[in-house]
Formats: sequence, C-alpha cells, structure tokens
Amino acid sequence: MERVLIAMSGGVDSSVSALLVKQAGLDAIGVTLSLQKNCQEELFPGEKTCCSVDDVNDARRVCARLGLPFYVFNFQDDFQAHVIDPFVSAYQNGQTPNPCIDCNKHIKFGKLLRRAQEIGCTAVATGHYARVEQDKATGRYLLKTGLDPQKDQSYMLYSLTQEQLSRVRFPLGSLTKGEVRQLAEENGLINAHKRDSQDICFVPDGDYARFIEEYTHASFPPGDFVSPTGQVYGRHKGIIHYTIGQRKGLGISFPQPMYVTKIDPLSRQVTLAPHEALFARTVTAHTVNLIAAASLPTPVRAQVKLRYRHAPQPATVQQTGPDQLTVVFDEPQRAPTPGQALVAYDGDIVIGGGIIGKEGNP
RNA sequence: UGGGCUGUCGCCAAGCGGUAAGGCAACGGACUUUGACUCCGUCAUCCCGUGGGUUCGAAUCCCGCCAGCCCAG
Repeated sequence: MERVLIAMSGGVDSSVSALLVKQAGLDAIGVTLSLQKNCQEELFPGEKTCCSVDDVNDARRVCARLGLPFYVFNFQDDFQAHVIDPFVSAYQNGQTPNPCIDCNKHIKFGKLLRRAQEIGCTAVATGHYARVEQDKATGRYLLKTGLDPQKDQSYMLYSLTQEQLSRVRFPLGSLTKGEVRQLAEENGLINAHKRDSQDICFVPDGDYARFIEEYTHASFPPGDFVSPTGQVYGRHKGIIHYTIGQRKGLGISFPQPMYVTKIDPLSRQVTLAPHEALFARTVTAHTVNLIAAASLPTPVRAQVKLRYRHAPQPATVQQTGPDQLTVVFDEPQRAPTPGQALVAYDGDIVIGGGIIGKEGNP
C-alpha cells in the first residue's frame, strides 16, 4: 500500500487533503514543518506566522481526529538557506522574488520529499489546487491547473521535476474552495472556517522591507527617483521598497499617477514613468523548468502568466537555450518583473516556466 | 527701490458674487498562499496669505499689509 506523507500547515486546505488521503484508505502520516526560528515571534509579536504554535496545534488536532500519526520536522536551516536568503538577495539586487515558488521547489517538494522517502513514504500530499496526470503517450508526468479557477496554484509549482511530480499528490486538484470548506465542516475539522492565509508567511505583517532590514541588520541607503531620461525627481527610501509596476508608496506627486519602471541596484536609481511605459511584448526567462516536454524544438503557441494572479495571455514561446525561454506576447503585457516567475500553459497543462530576467522593453 | 504677476488641502490645480471641482500624495478597507496592479472609502468642520471694507450674501469686488516670482535698475 502506498504510504503518504501529508504536509500540513494547519489550514483548511492541507487538512482536507489529509482527510481525503485517509478516506482513500492510504497509509498516511501528517507532518508540519517548522520553518522559522524563534526570533520570528519576537520580530512579529502578536502576528501569526504560518507555522506558529496555533497552526501546529490545528494540524495536530486534525491528525488526531483523523487518527493519523503527527510529526513536526524542523527545516529552519533549509528554509533560511533556500527561501529567506534568496528572497533577501533578490530585493538587494533590485529584483522581486516569489518565495513561495522557492519554498515549493526546495522545501516542500525538495527536502521534505527526500525526507519522506527516507522514512518509507512513497509520496507527499499537499493542499495545493493543482493536478498531476501521467501522459499515456509519452509517459511524462503532466502538471495541470486546479479545477477551481479562483484557487489554481499550478503557477507556484512550475519548477517541479518529473521525479518530484511522480511522487506528489494533490487531493484538492479537482475541488473548489467551497467544496473543501464543506468537506472540512462535514468532517468536523476545527479549521473549517479558518481564514485563508495570505502575504509572505515569514513576513506576516506584509512589511517585507522592514523584515529585510531587521533580518540583515543592514540599512539600504536612499537614492534618486529619476525619469527615463535621467532627470532627478526626488529621493526614495532605498531600492528594497520598490518593485516594477508599483504606484503606491512612492511619496511623490505628479499630475498623473507614476509607476516604477526600472530599478538599478548599482546606482540605486528608481525610474518612474507613466502607466504606458510599463508595457512590453517580449519577456525572457532563465532557470527554466519544462514539464510537458523535455525541450521545445520549435516555438509553441501558449497562454502565459507573468504573475500568480494574472489571466493567461496568448503568446509564442521559444526555447532559446537549455535554460532559457523567450516569450513574445500577442499583446503587450503590463510590468514584466525580473525575479517573478513566468509560466506557460497549453490549456490546463503547464508547459513550463522560469524566472523573468532583466531587460528593457521590446 | 520703481513696474508687473501671484498667494485655494502635503503637491498641482478648478473656481470670475451665491455659499470650496478634480488629479497626485496620504490613510483605511476589499481582493490575494509572492511582490505589485486594481477596486471601494476617507481626506479644506469659522478658516480660500492676512487685516479691513462693499454686499442680503465674497475665495470670488475694493483698500492696506505680508510673502514669493519676474522685469527694471
């Protein structure tokens, strides 16, 4: 019988995931990851981090109700090395990271999956809204969107390899959020009505710039707001406070709304321009992972997302190197942002994705 | 010091005698398993540089003063 390790955050989704694994009659154990050091609680007193004591207890109680063994794994060092440190570095380099993607790649489906196998589990189940299917023709494992369009999280999973996909279970892939909550309620799970998580889990108050400053014990010096031609508009608070496409929080007024269009970590210049200046048709990606095929010998038509909450846009995707993609959108897209992920779809199938690189407009 | 112009929310800016538009910024909320974007709401209670005057009634007209800008010299 398949033995499954269920990664449980303490939230409804992973709890229902555990419920479904249990109901399928599989041999299962529940595990919550301890990802943050104690200092986090000092940094955010009163705030609930994603692996707070409360959350761990919720996961523990769900497991107790389901009759599953429950463990807590301490992955703090790995989380810091593979998620937090790269997150901080990216901002220091003027980029905008997506830590959830790194966490999936290195922690949940990296370290945790390996650990699961070490203790005799053949698979890891999570509460992600996505589906995995094996392509009968090619034998490849396909990553597909979750059936609930409002909750689909396939974007966050584009970096999974064939090996990882073969050992991943997403019991919620064909359910809607409403159905999940209903299942939780029907089965008496204590977190049936628990609020969805949001924000970066290790920055629960959303003030990631402050987090970076306190985490690094460094200060990030102010610089100039400039026009695309280099005219100085004023001073900014330090480049880690900004991201491409940002409008709010600039603290500087113009006749029209102005947006960040470029961040130069060396000169510390943050370029501001009107909305129209944000659009680009061509975007490139590095650190590419392809799922639906091992490579793309010829350009393919696809629908591409530039950010998690972005309606897929028609585009042509070309592999320009073993690790690189160039995407040309049919219509110019708003604010492609270096550091964010680009994910290409063929309908509900994830073709692959990568990290958006630095370049200017088309 | 002569001549001209200007002074309305943190910034820009409508208003031209009838009881203070709008934009930017800011703040609050919604949305959201990343950052953004977006959306909704709040934002000049007597006060429209200031002191008088005219008028039923003025930010809007008149006078003085103050401040800033431009031109002169």
